[in-house]
Amino acid sequence: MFAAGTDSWREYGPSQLPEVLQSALRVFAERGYEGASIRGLAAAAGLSVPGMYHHYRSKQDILVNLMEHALVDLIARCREALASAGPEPAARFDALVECMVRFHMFRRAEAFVASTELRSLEPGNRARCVALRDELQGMVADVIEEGCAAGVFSTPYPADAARAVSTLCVGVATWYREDGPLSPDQVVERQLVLLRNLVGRR
Amino acid sequence: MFAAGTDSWREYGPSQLPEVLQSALRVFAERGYEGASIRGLAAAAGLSVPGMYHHYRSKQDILVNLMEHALVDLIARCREALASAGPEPAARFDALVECMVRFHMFRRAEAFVASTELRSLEPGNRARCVALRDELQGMVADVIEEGCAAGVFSTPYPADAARAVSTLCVGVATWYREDGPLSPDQVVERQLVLLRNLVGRR
Amino acid sequence: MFAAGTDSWREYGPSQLPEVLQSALRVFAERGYEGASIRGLAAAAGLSVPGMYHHYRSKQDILVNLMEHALVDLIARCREALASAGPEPAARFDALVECMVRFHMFRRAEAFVASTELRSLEPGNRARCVALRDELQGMVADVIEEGCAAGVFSTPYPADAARAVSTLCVGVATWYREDGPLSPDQVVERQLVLLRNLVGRR
Amino acid sequence: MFAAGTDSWREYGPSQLPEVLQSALRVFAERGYEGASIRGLAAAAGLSVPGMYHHYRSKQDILVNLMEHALVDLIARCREALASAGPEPAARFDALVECMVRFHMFRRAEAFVASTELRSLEPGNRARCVALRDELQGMVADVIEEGCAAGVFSTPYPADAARAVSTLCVGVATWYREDGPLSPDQVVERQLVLLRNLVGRR
DNA sequence: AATGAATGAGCCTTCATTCAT
DNA sequence: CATGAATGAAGGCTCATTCAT
Repeated sequence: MFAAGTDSWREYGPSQLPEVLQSALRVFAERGYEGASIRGLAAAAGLSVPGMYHHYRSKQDILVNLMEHALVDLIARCREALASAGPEPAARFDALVECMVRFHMFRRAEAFVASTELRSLEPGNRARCVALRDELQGMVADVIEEGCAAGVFSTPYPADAARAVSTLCVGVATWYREDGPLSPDQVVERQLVLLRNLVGRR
Repeated sequence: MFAAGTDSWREYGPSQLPEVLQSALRVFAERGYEGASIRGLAAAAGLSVPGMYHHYRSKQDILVNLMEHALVDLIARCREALASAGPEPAARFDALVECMVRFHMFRRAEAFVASTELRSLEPGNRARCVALRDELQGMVADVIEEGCAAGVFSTPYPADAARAVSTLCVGVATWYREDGPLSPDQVVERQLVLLRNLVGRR
Repeated sequence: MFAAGTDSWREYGPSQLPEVLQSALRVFAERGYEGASIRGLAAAAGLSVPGMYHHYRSKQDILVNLMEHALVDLIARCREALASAGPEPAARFDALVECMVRFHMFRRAEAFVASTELRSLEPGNRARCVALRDELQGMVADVIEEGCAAGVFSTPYPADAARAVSTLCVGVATWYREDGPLSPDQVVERQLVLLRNLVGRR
Repeated sequence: MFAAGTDSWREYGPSQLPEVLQSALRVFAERGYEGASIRGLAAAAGLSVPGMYHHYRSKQDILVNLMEHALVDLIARCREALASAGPEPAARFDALVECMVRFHMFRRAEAFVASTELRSLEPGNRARCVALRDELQGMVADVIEEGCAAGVFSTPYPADAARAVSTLCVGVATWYREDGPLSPDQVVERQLVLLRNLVGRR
């Protein structure tokens, strides 16, 4: 049912993020960037305020690090997922969806903040992160178009379908709870079923 | 193609919001609740700061008014849409989706703020708004379940499908632009196609 | 001995400065601009910190107001002094010196801060204040050149003499004390004697 | 025209200051003591922050070293200048003025900071530096009084003249530029002319 | 002497809010 | 409703300084 091949994109050990960023992530996820204060971030990190500035030049800098880390990690995993999926559009689609869904469950806070706080980035930083996000959306769009071209997907609106697929994968971060009723594998399965339908998989 | 019957739920004149709320809406949509200051809201409204407090007891109060107005309006429209759609689950689904999509295009800022700033509400206010939102999601879930029961929708995961439908309708507020390439009717049409597929409409 | 004519340039009632600026003046004179904190300025003014910001947009703004007030007042008095002195270069020189010396005694703190904190001004503000200062120096230079041209001053270096005259008048603010051994009139008299010599008055 | 005798007080090789103090000097001259940060001083010195504390116990310590070095050097030079000038008051005056003017040109930053930042010294340090400064002013005052006693200076206000002479010598540091229109010798010459006049040299 | 990590205190400024007029 | 004055609390950030390595 899942894509075959190398599986490192499916593995989620403990976060690689520096501890300061991990705690910042929790705070940003809970209160939003504007709602978080450096004092709060420092307290969450067990640091003093200047201690935070020793590690990061500004509050914005913390957010940027967080967001780029998340996006870069997700993109890398998606690439691996596609690579391991082989050439069949259906398998590629499944791998991509599975990869994104897993990421949005296992890196929930990263993913949530990355999708929520784009607006809080200063123009230059935003541009860089938007470019990364667009890269991701491009991967989804490409896979769907391949599928349509190959006749395995039948949706008449591949571009809109691609946006919907992205939206729903990202949305997982909004509602998924580790202690919820569904196992991660079940969530993946259900999203796959819904999204295959959405693109009109035959 | 669209649901028949009384059509007031399809009509969007200029916003009924008091002007103060309209300008507040713009500010909240642009900078977020935390990122907006009373001074900024007052300036946007062409009022003095105490003038704002003459109308609303607090910044929170402004947000609450905005959000309740949006949710109440949306719920009312959805009810009308369902009422005008008659008993057929397929027609009811289409009406509900169309109604939500239209709302998220024509009341974009309201809808965006309402979905974005739930977290900025104080507990009591949040509870009330969450209840309203749940009511909406309940309408979607009900319609989908009716459809499944009647055999017109085939998705094995009606609850997940309902969440997906909500998510995608809400998502329209994120990307729709008045001056974009698609007319509102086209957007409705496309969302309908995608979402009918998603629920496995036969 | 003193220049004749209208004498308003010689009169120094209590400072016309708003009280907030008066207290800021004391603090700046004592600790310098960088050494003064908004908290200190507010305390000296009997205000809260935001109270200061109600009156002035920034710490810099306070300094600018102070400096421009001082320079404008001094220039106006110097003009009056020259006007009341008539056409004789010697009388004009005496009037100008007397005026500047008096100002640097009776508006000691203003004058001191104005000459000391030019460097603390942001570029735009500095430019404006430097222009005012240059205007003053121009008046001194003009009077000395007139005197040289008329043969009443004999210094071979009128430009350097003008700078020296300015420097010494400004310097009065550095050492003069209200409770010192010399009366203001005595100070004026002595500076006149020294400076007439300096320019080689015949 | 210049005083005769041993000339080491006229010679200015590269500064003898330790490099750390030289760079600190530049920073203090540019931004003032309060406006300078240890980080800035360290950066200017090419040192790390703890590296600064290896050399000096505090920011204040740096300033004290700088100021004492400057004052001690200047006093020593003035003594030499007087010694080399012989017994004639006129020659002694000229030597002293020349010495001070040269110092304020060739050790511009030292002299500027020493005269500007007295106020930034803690009480004990200030007392020591003020004593040094007073020693200098005493030398000027003595020379002028000698001259008056000997009948070569005619000013009726020798004490005020002494202050003026000091002020104008110190002032040189304010306006002199290495790349200005006047050579150091020309500056000395002009100051001598002005100051001889000021004291009423016959 | 450098590097890296840390901090209490304090910086300038803005916040939401109030009240008298 | 506006204006003007005010404020406690908090905002992001930097300060001089220290210590372990």
